[in-house]
Amino acid sequence: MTSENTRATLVIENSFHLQVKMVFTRNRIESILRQHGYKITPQRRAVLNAISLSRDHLTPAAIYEKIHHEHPKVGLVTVYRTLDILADLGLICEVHAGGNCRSYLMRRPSEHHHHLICSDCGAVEDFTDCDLSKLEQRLSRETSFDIEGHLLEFTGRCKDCRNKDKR
Amino acid sequence: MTSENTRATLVIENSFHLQVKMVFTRNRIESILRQHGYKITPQRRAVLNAISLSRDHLTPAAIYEKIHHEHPKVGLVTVYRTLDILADLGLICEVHAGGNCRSYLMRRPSEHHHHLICSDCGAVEDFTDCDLSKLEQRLSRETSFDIEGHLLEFTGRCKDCRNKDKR
DNA sequence: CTGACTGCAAATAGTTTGCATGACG
DNA sequence: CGTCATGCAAACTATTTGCAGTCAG
Repeated sequence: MTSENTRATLVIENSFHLQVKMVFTRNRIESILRQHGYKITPQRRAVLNAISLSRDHLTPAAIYEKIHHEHPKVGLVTVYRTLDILADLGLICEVHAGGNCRSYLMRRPSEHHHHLICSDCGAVEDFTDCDLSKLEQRLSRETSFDIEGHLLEFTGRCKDCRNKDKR
Repeated sequence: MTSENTRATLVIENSFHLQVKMVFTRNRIESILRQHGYKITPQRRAVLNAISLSRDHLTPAAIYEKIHHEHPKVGLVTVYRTLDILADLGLICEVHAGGNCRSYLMRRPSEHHHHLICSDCGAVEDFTDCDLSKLEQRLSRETSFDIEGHLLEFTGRCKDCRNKDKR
């Protein structure tokens, strides 16, 4: 938790050109929170910690679970409230997993990015380069929409789950 | 309701190359339901009718509202159950509107398609040609994922809402 | 110190389920 | 006619809110 605290750069394994990096160190995040008038509490630290250490998307409930082992006093409500704040500040983002559409939450990569979601085990990988600019321009022209952003997700089955089947 | 019933092709206005068509006439849909052993009831007709006549995405509650005027006896539960069936058969699909991630439902266009969602008024336009095959191949290669499908949504502000601002 | 934060409990919203009645085919 | 569908009420799950006590700054 001490050396962890200085750097939160993660690189997803099993990917060659795909990397996820949290530009924000935890210190940076705390600084951003402070700048916006939010206080740094143990609870918020715990939530941040849980999210930044996980490479999977997490539901509020899952985050609560994780935290509860170490900090039994943190309530689910606080997790929700913290996630709200972090999302407002753009420090985390949501994953729209298919099907039941519950909103999952994930650590925030450095920049614009997308997800590859395993429909079987729910594993998530990220990628950043999507180059939709041409499509975006065309649609913008054709629909008179002022396009601000996009959501792109691929679904499929990850290596592990495919291997599982073969057995 | 009589002439309506034979053809349910809709073309979204204000779009040039973008068209949405329901290939399925209501009769066809009813036939598909029957084929799968489902019965055609007035309630299911009402739900289908509401969805096919609306060009917007609708929440289960919204559909219930619409129907309730004409058929006060249709319950919300039935709407949910009907939507489940229609989604299972692939006759309708979900829209993952940004933000609160409530699952909205929409009439099913003829084929694979995507959404352009106005972040202001919630208007939805569809488009079909996205050509992500190259990206998909690359990702597939790089991640060993067996990619099955994708979700692509653009968000922005529609013509009307942009004009609203100018005033 | 003091306003922001927290935990609890209760309220809300959205969706699902159990069951007796009703109606499609 | 038998089976599937419906409506109601109640159960559930996910999330939000009110409030009094607590704590970071």
